[in-house]
This record gives sequence, structure tokens and C-alpha cells, in this order.
Amino acid sequence: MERKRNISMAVIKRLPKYHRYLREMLNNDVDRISSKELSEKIGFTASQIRQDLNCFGDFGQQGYGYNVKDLYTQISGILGLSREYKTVIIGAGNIGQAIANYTRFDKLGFELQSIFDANPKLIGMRIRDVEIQDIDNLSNFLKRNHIDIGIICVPRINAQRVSDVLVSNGVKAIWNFAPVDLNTPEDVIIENVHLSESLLTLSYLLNEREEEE
Amino acid sequence: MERKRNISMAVIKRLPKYHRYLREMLNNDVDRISSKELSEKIGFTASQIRQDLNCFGDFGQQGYGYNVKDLYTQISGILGLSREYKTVIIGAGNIGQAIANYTRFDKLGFELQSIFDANPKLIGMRIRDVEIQDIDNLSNFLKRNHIDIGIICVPRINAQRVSDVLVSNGVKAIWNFAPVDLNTPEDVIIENVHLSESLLTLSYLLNEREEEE
DNA sequence: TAGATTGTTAATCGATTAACAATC
DNA sequence: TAGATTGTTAATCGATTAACAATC
Repeated sequence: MERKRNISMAVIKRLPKYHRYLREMLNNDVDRISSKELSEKIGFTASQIRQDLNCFGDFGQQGYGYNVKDLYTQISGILGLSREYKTVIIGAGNIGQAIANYTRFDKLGFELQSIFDANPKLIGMRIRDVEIQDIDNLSNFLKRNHIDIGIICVPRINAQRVSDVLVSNGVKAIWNFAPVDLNTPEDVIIENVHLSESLLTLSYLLNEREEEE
Repeated sequence: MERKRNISMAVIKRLPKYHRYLREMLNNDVDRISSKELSEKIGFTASQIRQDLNCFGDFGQQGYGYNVKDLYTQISGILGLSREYKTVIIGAGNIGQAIANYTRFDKLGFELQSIFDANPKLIGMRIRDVEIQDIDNLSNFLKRNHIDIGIICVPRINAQRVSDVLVSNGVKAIWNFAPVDLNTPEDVIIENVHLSESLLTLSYLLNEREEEE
């Protein structure tokens, strides 16, 4: 299935966007699409789209283009969505609760198994049928349950400690919302969501724009 | 002050990370740092760090390196943090409330002026002294108050409509959490936080890693 | 002064775009 | 078959890294 090793991060980061646009077209009963048409919607060049897709296979057909349903299925598979992932959230504060409440991720196959927090007021509370546990149980819970992805939503100061517990109990992927760069072994995958950095990019651009005037 | 026009997006996206590391060093009473030392902490090459900083000015000194406090101040200014920004949040659901509760952004100079939602159960509620208003008041509110940044936290289906209201009332920057690419005039700045895309990047990488084994 | 480290130019690397033969 | 559009190679563009003279 894999055609090309070492897919560049630039390509990988575009895949979810293909997935989203194809899903949308599928919902609108679009049967087929050419790289040129897709280019106009998604904003990548037609050439780039063909290059990107060809990293993974010959999904198109000359003179026809791409079958939307088939391509969607392929991209879903490439993104790893043909299986399910068991997740835990650590930190039931603002962001932790927000993520826990998102039904969007369930539909993609990410199953929230438990939530952990240190605050006694939160422990025992339920978010969509998942009970918030004492963070002291985290290590034990991980030993008894296979977890694919740990979602870190604790304050900056505690993030590395939580990460260490996850890693030492075999969790291989971390979705990190704490504004810190975690230190982990090479075989652990980290995906950061640094909201402040996103906001500062916005203020940079807004300011740059205003200076030009 | 500006040395070089057309700073590339690659450089811009690294600036907030410099800002974060410098803040941390400042808190740890570090006085000066060389590009080589910073490189070891932040993970960019020393060469890249010097190139990046030189887009904006000669902040270093041969034989000495960079003064942490000065550089922090410079980067803060470049990121537009020497002024304040008035913001509104539209959508008081999971993400909207989480963002409203973040005190981190206040400290950087982002002042939440109001929150809007369509849900009667939420209207009138207060989040940290800010009252949730009926979304029908949004347009009027924007006409009476200058707002720098609109933060869109409504469901996908309503995001474009909200964006249109913001834009037609002169809002020039949008921080968008809805999983959709907004259609806006060229002079409006959009910064997207697409959480699903981030999660799918993670599942891609996790899957790729497991295939190799 | 000698050592350190910048600012900056040149070399390399990688990603994007253009072009076109292959083929449905 | 003729037209359309892919897959893929080659050309271009941009970003990163290396090297080193300038200078604190």
C-alpha cells in the first residue's frame, strides 16, 4: 500500500484537509472530481494535489479524475481512521472538558476511556458518561487498560510529570494542550496544540497589516 | 524598525516559540544567551535562529550573544504585544467557554469584551465578569464598540454567517475554531485552529509508526 | 589582545510548480 | 477516436544550513 517512504511533514499536514473536503463533497453527492476542480475548492495547486496523492497510490484515472468516495476511503485509511483509538484526558479544566464534550472525535473513532484530575471537586463528576477519576489512579489505570493516546490538558507546570507517567506506562502518542514542549523518548509521538502561539501569530499579522497602511 | 519586508510564514510561525522560551529564561533570571545555547534548548539550529532574528534587527552582539531581556522585549513588540486587543467570542459552548476562562490571554493583552450565543439558557450567564449576550445583538454591539479580533467558536454550519457579520462590521482579524475555511476579503486576517486536523495528524503518525514495526 | 559569537553571504537541501507523455 | 486528465519527470523557487569575515 505504501508507495513512498518518508512522506514529508508538509504533505502529512495537508492530508486532514483533503479528508475534510472529500467528506463535504461526499455529503453533497459529488461523484468525481479532477485535481483542477479540487484545486479551486481547497486552495492547493492541481499539481500539488496530484503530487500529494501519488505519495500513497494511483488513486486517479486519466481523463476522468478521482472518484470522491474511493479517494475519501483511501485518505481515511492513510490517516489511520480504519481502526479505533482509546484515549484518556488528563486535566478536567476548561480545555479538558471542552475536548471531552466534543462528539466530533467519537465519530472519527477516538474513544474516550477516562478523565483524570487532581481537584476533589471534579472527581466523581461525569462528562458524557465518562467519570472523572483521581489523577493518582492514572498510573494504575494505564497498567490495566491499553491506551493509544493521552490528551494532556493540565497546567503547564504539571504537563511534563503527566507525560512521564503516560510514557512509562506505554502510551505511544500524546496530544498536548499545555504550552510547553514535552521531553519524551523518540518512539513517542507528540502533537502540540499551542493556542497562545496561534493567537500571537494572529496579533503579529494584524500588526504587520496595520503598519503597512 | 522593520528591516526586511515579506517575512516568510515559516519565520512568523517560529516567533511565538522564541517568545515563550525567552519568557521562561527571563523567569529563571538568565541574562544572556548565544544562538548556540538557545539552539540546544529550543531545537532550531543556531544558524536558523540568527537568520530569523536578523529579519527584524541586529539584536545580538558579537562575542556576547543576545541579552535575554532586550530580545524578549523586541520579540514582544514584533508580535504586536506592546498594544492591547479587544476581542469577542461568538459561541459559548465547550470551546467558547474554555477560551473565555483562559486567563493566559488576558496577560498578553487580549481583552475579552463580550460573548455571544443563541442558546437562551446561556444568555445572561457570566464567565469571569463577562456576560453572555444574545447573538442577535452582535451586529449592534460591533457597531458601537471597536473590536480587533473575533473568536469564532460556533458550530461549523454557522461559522460563515458569523464571519460575515464580523467582517461587515469592520472586524479585521478572526481566530476561527470552527472546522471550516472561511471566505473573507483579502484584508481580513484569519488564523485557524482546526483541532480535528491536529488529531488526524497524530493518528497518521501513530499508524505510520506502527506499520514500520 | 585573544576568544567568542554575531551578521551575512554562499551552498545545499527540499518543496512547489510546470510541463508533457501516457492512457483512460 | 478525440478530449481530458492523470502520473511523473524536470525546472523553479524558497527555506535551511554552512561558512566565515566582521567586530565586540
